[in-house]
Amino acid sequence: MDVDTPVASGTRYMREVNTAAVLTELRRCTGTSVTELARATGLSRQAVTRSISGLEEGGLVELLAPQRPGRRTGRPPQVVRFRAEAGHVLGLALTPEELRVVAADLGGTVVAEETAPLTGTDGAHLARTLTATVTATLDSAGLTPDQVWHACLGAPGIVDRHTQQIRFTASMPHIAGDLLLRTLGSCLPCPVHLDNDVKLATEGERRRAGHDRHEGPMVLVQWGERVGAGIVVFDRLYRGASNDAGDLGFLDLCVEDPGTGQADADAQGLGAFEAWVGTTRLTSLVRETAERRGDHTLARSLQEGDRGMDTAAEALHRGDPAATEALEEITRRFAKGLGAVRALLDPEVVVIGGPMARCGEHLLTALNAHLQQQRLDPPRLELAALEEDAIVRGALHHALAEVERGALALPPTARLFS
Amino acid sequence: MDVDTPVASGTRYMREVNTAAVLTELRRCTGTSVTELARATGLSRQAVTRSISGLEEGGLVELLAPQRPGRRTGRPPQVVRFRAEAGHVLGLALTPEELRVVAADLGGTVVAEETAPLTGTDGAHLARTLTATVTATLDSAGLTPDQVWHACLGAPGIVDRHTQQIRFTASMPHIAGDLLLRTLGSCLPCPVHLDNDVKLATEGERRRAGHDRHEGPMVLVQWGERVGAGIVVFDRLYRGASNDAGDLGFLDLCVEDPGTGQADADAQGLGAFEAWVGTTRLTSLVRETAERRGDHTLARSLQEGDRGMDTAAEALHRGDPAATEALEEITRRFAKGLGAVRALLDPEVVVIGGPMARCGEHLLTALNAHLQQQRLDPPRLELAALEEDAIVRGALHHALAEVERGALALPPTARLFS
DNA sequence: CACAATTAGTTCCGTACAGTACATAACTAA
DNA sequence: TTAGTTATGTACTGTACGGAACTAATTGTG
Repeated sequence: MDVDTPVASGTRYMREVNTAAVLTELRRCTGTSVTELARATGLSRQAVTRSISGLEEGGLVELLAPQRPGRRTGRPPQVVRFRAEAGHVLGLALTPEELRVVAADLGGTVVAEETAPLTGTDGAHLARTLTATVTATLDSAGLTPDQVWHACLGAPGIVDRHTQQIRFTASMPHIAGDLLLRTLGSCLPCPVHLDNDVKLATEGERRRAGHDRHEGPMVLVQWGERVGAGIVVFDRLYRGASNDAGDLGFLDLCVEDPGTGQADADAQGLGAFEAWVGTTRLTSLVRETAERRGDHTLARSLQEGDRGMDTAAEALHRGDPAATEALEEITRRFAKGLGAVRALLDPEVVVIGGPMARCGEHLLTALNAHLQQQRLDPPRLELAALEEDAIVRGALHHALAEVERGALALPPTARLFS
Repeated sequence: MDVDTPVASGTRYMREVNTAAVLTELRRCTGTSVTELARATGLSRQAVTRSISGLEEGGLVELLAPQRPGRRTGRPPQVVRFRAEAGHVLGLALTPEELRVVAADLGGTVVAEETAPLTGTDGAHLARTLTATVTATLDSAGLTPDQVWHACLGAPGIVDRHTQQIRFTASMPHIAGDLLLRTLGSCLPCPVHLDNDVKLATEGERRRAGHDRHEGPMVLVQWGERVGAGIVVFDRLYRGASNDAGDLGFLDLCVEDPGTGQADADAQGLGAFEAWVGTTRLTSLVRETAERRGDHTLARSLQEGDRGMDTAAEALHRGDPAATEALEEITRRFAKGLGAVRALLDPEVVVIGGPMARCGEHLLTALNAHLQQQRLDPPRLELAALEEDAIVRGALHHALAEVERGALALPPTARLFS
C-alpha cells in the first residue's frame, strides 16, 4: 500500500480538494452559512459557493430557506445542510448467540436495527438468517439495497486482511471461508468488509462520546474468559504483522502460582496470562476464598466462566469479603499485565471491557492501587461503555470511514463520487 | 497534532503539489530528463518544466549540459539534477563517552564528521565541547552556520516532546534542562531538535539498506547495560503518550532469581528487566560461570558493564564454554521479554542493537531457539548493522525529514528524503 | 413609509495553472 | 545531404481561484 505522491493535473484538482474541505467542515457542524464555511476553511465565499453547488447536484447537501435570524440586523444567511440521508451504511455483528444488523445514515444516525437469535452450526441456515435479517433491517428503514453504500461485518475468528476469508473460528466453525462474504454480496450491491470482532469493538469503543476527539494512543482490553486487546495508535487501529497485536492472553509473566493448570489451559487453547487472570480463574478464586472463609452458599452458587462472572460481580457489589479478596488478587495479577502494556506501549488510556467490566468501579480502584506500586507512571484507566453494542458500532464506523475514503472526497484521495 | 484538511486557496497550491511530486521523483532517481519526469509523475512536460524552473531559482535543482547519449537516435535530453549541496543538516549523538557530530547534505551524503571524547559531568565544559565540535565539523566541511537548515541531537534520557527539555538522565545528570538546546541555539541559526537516543537509533537502523523499503512493523531493541526499544508502526516511530513507549527495561517479569539485587538496580535507576538481562548482568554471569568452572583467568579479565562486554563477546567467539553457558542463560531471560513484545506488538522483525549485538550470530541462534519454545509465532530476528552510527544516522534522518516538512513547505504526503 | 445600516450572496474580471497542439532544435544513420 | 527520431519551446484554450463591485434581504429609525 504505497501512497504515490498526489499530482494536480488540471485545475479540477483544486475543486476536488476544496470540495473535500468544505464537506469535512460541513459535517463537523452542519447547518452553517456559506460565509461561515468560508471563514472556517480559509477559502473565499465564491469558492465555497461553487463547491456547494457541486455537492448539491450530487445530493450530498441542500440549501435551507433562511431561518429566523438570531442576529438583529442584516440579511439572514442561507443555511447549508449535510444531507446525511443521501446514503446509508450497514453495520453487522455476528456472535455465536445472535446476529445484529444496524443501518445508519451518512451522519452515523441509526435508522433501523434488527437482532436475530442464532443456534447451531448450520452454514446454510445462518446464510438464510443473514439475508432475512438484512432485508428486514432495510425494510424497516424504508431502504432499497442500492441505497446502502457500504457494509461491514464483525465476526469472531481471524479474518484474512486481503482475501477477506475467515481462516479460523473455534466458536463458529461453520463461518470459515467466504460464506458470509458471498451471502452478503448476493443481497447487497455495495462493497462489503469483514473484520475481527475484537478489533471492531475497539474502534466502536474509541468513538463513543468522550473519546470522539481523543488523540492519544489507547488500548482496549477485552477481559473475560479470554483476554485480548485492541491497540489504537496514530489514531488508527494497529494490527501487527500477523494481525495478532494485543494478544495479551499469551503474555508469559505468571511464574508464581505454577499450579495454575497450564496443561488445562493448553488444552483449551488458552494463553498463560488469560488462564491466570481470566473470569474462569476469578470464579475459582472466589470459590476457594469463600470455602476458606466458610461461605459455602456463595461457593456453590458460582458457575463456570463468564456466567459465573455475574454471580461474582453481584457478590462484589454487595461488599462480600470473599469476592473482594479474590478481586484484590486477580487485579494484582492483571496489573502486572498492564505493567507490560505500559512499558511497551505507553498508552494514554486503557479501557477495560468484556464481562470483567461488570465489576465496575471496584475494578478500577483495585487496579489503580496496584498500578501505583509500579515504577512507571500508569496510564489512565476507564471502563468500557458500550458492552454489546461495541462491535456493531465499530462496524458502522468502519463502513462510514470507507465511504468517506472512497466516495466522499477526502484529501489524499480527492475524488467526488466513484 | 490534528491535521486540518488541506485547502487549495489559490492556484499556487497546484504548483506546490506538483513541485513536490517532481522533487520527490527527482530524488528517487536524480539525473533524469524532463520528459522522463513527466512520464513518472503523470504531469505534462510543461508542468514539469515550470516546476523545474521554480526549483532552479530556489537552487534546489540544476540543469546539466546534455550528456553523451546512451541512445542511438534523437535529441539528447536535458538532464536535471537534484542539488543535494543546496542545503545541509547536522546530526549529533551524545553519549556519556563521546559526542559525535555529522554534517550531511540534502541527499543524506555525509560531508564531515567529528568526534570528541567526553568525561565528567561538568555542564559548562560539555557546552564548550559541543560548540567547538560543531564549529570544527562545519569548518571541515567548509560550511557556514547559516548553510545548515536543521540540526537534530540524540541524547540519553527522556526528552519532553513540546518543551524540548531533558527531564531525566541517570547517566548524564548535567544535561537535564535546556543546556543542550541553548548551546546549540547559540551557535546555529537553524531550528534544533532534541530527541531520545534510542528513538533516533531506531530511525537510523530502520533506514539502513535493506530496511529502506520495509513496510511492516519493526522493533529495535537497544541491549546494553540498559535495555530500551524503539517501535516503528505504520511506517512511523511510535512514541507513546509520554514519549516512553518501548521501555523494555522496566518490564517486570523476572520473578525468578529475586536475589538479583533489586535495591542496587533501583539505586542506579535501572528497571527490573534491564537489571536481569543487561550487560552488567551478563558479565557477572560469565564471571560466576567461569569461577565455577575454574577458569579464573577469564573471571579476572572481565570488567564491569559495557566494557566487559567486549571481553565476554571475545570469549564467546572463541567458543569459551563459560561464556556460551552464560549466553544461554541470558538469552533465555531475554526471550521472555521478546515474548511480551511479540504478544503485544506482533512486529514483523526485531532488530537487536547495542553493545550486546557484538555477540553476533551466536546471539540470534540462541534467542531463536528460545523463541521457538513459545506458543506464538516469533518475529524474525536481525542484528543491527549500524552500531555506533545508528543514533547519528537517525538524527540526520530526522533533520532531513524536518527540512522536508518545514523548510520546503511541502504537503505532508510527499516524501522527499526517505 | 422611505432610507440608512448591516450582513449575505452574486456577477464580472484579472491572474495563474495545466493540458493540447504545433513548431523547432539536436542528433543519428543511411 | 536528408529523413527519422527524440526532446524542448511556444501559442492557445479551459478551468479555478480571489478581489471588487454589485445586488438582496432584513432591521431600525426619523
